[in-house]
Amino acid sequence: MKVPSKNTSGKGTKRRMDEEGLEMLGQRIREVRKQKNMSQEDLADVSGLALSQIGRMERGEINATLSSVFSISRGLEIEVSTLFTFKLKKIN
Amino acid sequence: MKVPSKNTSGKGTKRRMDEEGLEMLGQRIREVRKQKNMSQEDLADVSGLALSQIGRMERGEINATLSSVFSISRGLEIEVSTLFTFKLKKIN
DNA sequence: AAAAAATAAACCATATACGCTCTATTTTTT
DNA sequence: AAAAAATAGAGCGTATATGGTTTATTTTTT
Repeated sequence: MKVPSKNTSGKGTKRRMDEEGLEMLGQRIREVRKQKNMSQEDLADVSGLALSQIGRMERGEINATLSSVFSISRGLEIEVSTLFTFKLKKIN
Repeated sequence: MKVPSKNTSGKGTKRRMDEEGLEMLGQRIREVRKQKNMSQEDLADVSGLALSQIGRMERGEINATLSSVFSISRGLEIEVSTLFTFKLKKIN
């Protein structure tokens, strides 16, 4: 088991973003979307997500939730794993 | 393009959780973790996530962010796609 | 069966995801 | 080169993810 060790600097802090992964996923989404000749708006429609959200995800600027990824997977009619066909480096 | 069509019922509403996907991912994480003979606390340590978070994810009760998944992937030393080796049904 | 370890269950506070809307840029089509 | 379509960018409000902590319950070990 573990020794808790108190946390001085406030509660519920620190939430890091995995920039590498977010960026790679964004590229991957864009890639598949274009292969299917869809616009961001098309993807927004079929996935049920907001257009703004699609853009932010493709640009890798937000730490999206799993449900958003599942929605895109369903919208693009591909398996989820297909969106994660990239390797994360050791960094982080 | 699209015709906007106003939104009466307040702003920034509706955020659906994909229970099916979240649950399957949770099972998958638990499965791999056990294969490696790790406790939730071990995983929390190597991934840098809070123990409470590991539990919530395995139980599929929260809509976690991508970064959390990447952290787990790194912690378990497996590729991200390995965590998504399941198929989503048509529902949703 | 007792003790120890692991997992679950509640909280709270803070940061941020997401939907919406409008405007600016960039890219594509005619 | 205009016009049209697509993408980017910014801002706001509400919902919720996450870390931290404490307590309860379940599972495993001795």
